[in-house]
Amino acid sequence: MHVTLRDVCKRTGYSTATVSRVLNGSPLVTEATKKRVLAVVEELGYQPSHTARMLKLKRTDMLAVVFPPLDVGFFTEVLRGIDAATSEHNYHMMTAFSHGPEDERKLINRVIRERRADALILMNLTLPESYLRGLTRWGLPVTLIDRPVPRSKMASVSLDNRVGARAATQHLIEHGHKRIAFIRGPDGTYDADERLAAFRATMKEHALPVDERLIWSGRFTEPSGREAMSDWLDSGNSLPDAIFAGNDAMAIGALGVLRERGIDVPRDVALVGFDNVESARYLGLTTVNVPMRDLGAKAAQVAIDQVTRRQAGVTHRLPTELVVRNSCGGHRDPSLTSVAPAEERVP
Amino acid sequence: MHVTLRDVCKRTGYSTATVSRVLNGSPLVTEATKKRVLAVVEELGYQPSHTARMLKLKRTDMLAVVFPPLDVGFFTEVLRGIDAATSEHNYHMMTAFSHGPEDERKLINRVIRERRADALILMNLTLPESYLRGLTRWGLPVTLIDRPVPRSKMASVSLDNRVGARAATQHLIEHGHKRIAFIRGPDGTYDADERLAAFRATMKEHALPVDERLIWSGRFTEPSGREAMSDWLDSGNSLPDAIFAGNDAMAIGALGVLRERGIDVPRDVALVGFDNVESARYLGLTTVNVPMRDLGAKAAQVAIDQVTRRQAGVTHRLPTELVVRNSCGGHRDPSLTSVAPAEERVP
DNA sequence: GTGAAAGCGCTAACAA
DNA sequence: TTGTTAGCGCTTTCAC
Repeated sequence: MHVTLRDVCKRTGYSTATVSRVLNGSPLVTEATKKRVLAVVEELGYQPSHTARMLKLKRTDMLAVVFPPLDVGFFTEVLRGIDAATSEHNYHMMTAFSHGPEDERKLINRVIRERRADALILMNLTLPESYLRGLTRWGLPVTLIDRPVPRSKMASVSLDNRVGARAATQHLIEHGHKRIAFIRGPDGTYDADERLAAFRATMKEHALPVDERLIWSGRFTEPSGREAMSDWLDSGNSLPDAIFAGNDAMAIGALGVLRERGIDVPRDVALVGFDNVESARYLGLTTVNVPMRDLGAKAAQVAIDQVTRRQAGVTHRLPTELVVRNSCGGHRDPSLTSVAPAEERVP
Repeated sequence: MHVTLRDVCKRTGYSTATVSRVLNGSPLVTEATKKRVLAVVEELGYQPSHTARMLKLKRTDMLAVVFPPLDVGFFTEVLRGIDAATSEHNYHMMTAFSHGPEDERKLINRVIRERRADALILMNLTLPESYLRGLTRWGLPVTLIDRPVPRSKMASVSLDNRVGARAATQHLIEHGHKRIAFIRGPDGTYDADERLAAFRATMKEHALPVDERLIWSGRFTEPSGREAMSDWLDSGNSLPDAIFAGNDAMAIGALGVLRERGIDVPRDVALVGFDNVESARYLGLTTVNVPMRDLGAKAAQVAIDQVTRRQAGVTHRLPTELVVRNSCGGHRDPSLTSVAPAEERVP
């Protein structure tokens, strides 16, 4: 079971009042008692129950935010997916954006220790697998979006990166490209690794060599795509036949550099991305579609199942598929050059 | 004060157990008692406290979602802003997307009646002002994003639409455009009304007539922008000198139609939007910047102030400003035609 | 300075 | 079928 105020009392010999005072920084306690209590709190790993405080204090320390159904974007899509599934089951979602890895752990810890939620959904984090594995021991069901953790209680909803990356690579090869560069995502990221691995495998299948100098590193961000591209060009290297960017953001970054230097896509070099973000459509970027909303919906579904049906460790893998536009040459469908219509998203 | 289970007991004469049973749909109660209890529940407007149930049931019915700092999009930006402010004050946010107006009320009601949050932030809703005014009587502080409600306790963080729309119109006029079309947002929407009003005013200032047939209606969505544009062209009307779309989504919709028909922007017609969404950058769309993240941060700040400092009805108006790209002709800065770099967003 | 005890609003085991 | 009662884990008077 988990540690309560009473446990701290028993261990210290103090009353709930005193312990509570220490915890709330009341000036009415001796420095000595304070020390003693805090030590035990630390020792026991005690964390006040947010729920109980809420009941007592008649506060929630929570803001509810209601949004209308409009707009897009990767996270918005995932959020919508989660939202759809949660509301269907009368659950609610509490959202937090981490501002970096340190922050990430702090956020997760708070949710877990204060028992603010029944389950935790984590997305595309930079946290090491060892840390993630440690999370399960708190008894809070964890669902990972974008990364399965083998042989653990954690559920996951990830992508079939291999199929998509394979299709993209093959597409490039079929268009006659042989010398293909790959902009990879951050080291150790599941998606980044998978995509690169599939790229290598597919090249091999077609008996094409992979020039290691053509494996450029990036961070899944647009600027990192720019950097990779301009670094290559600045070093006086010759353009490859094609570039496969690990995600659309980096593809867009590279595209920016190419355009600035008067290099035409797809005439001078072919380009494919991954994700199928909204802007990819406007830019006519051939890419691999990622079912963002489904990713969210499935994750929520799985998370709720973990809570209500106590089923753990379910692993889902969602399909990805190539979306051919016109950044790889070949059939230049004129309707693709223009801004294609989007589906309506309003009630 | 607010109604509790005990109040229902007193009024009906039943015990807490019985009332609780009725509320939880237990089969162990007579149809008659059930009727009686439910009637009083209705009469008193009783709603169980989510917090109390949480404490008792050791559940929260809530999912926490942690996101890494990546990606953009209007809502994501606003969310990030809210998130930044909430986490700074040790608050948390619970997010919900409404799936239309009916849903909107249901969501809001739940948050209020179940006291799941200390404050409510509402964004750009389609709800009538009368309903919004009614919300304040529950005692839950409400902060509106995008629409001030005069003479009410509601706080608001909205945009200076007038300044932005004025600048955009002026920009168009300065480029020699006289016959300017305006694609308006949904009827009765604050932003839509303000932008149109400023457009009219600015035209008047410059002694330019506004052709009412050139005020096209839209719904702030891309497809509605497409419709407006193609309806006009299909009717055999001549192209105006310029088009001012009430937001970027509609501008992008219109742009799609124009491109498909071989009409060049800005050569054949100028175009400006409003919002400065990400894709506007890629498309070289001149638009009006909206400080999305600030909108969220300010709203959260205000909401928290309402809770902690009990200050009500604060009204903030955030500035908007013209972002000149190349969809209006004039100085065609080559760096604008290409994909401009974005700021890095990763830790 | 510290403790005993009374709740916050609800659910559920146990009695009646 | 309904009522009594004991908590859930915490904060906070009010005594000592």
